Amino acid sequence: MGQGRTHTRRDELATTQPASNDASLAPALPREFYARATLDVARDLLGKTLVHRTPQGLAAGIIVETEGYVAAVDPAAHAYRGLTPRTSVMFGLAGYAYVYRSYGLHSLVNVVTQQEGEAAAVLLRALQPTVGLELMQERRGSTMAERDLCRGPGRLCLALGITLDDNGADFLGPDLWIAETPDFPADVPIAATPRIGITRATDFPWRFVLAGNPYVSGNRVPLP
DNA sequence: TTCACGATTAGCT
DNA sequence: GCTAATCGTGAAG
Repeated sequence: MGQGRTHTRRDELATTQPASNDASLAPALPREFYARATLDVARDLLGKTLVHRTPQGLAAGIIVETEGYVAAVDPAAHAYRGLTPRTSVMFGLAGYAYVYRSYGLHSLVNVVTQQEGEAAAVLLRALQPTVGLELMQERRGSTMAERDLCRGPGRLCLALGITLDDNGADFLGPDLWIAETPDFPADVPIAATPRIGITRATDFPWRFVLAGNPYVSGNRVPLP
């Protein structure tokens, strides 16, 4: 591996510069953005743009729904019972991707937060598609309504082409990153609600949504 | 090695 | 509204 290829200044730039390869897209958020309290990151990610580049092309959308998971105090977090091979990424450096399979079918993507050794992450649950609509339709099926392309954590991964292979990928690029959304209004109201689809710690209001946004999932009826 | 189950979705009733 | 689909993970043996 790595044979026959000379290390160049261009390579250095590729690894040290924020990913911003498209003129229309802002650079990746810095790692410090993620190395903070998980719930702050979960809130602040709303309205940012998630981008994934694959050989098929570029796809992106505005994050409209997130959930926080903090293993130290959160029985619903995968890493609550300690370090395992699966959850090792959650214990690592902030800004990396924790991708896992749910119900044997779906891939779900998280951004690792806080300091190394503190297992915590933010689950990305829904996007408002903005770039690569055709590619998403290709991946999701041409009959899929635009509103449903990324409405749900498994759907979001399908539409953007995020798979288990992306577990451990860096959200600082070059192929996966989160950036500011140009001209995104600063005064959009945010709502906090209980998390969805979990059986423990169901009363933690650690799910955050852009209030009233039609691309938010959460149609599921809360447990009585 | 075996087994129960889940941070879900799609398709049917 | 209800449930089948489907498999990696982790705990138990």
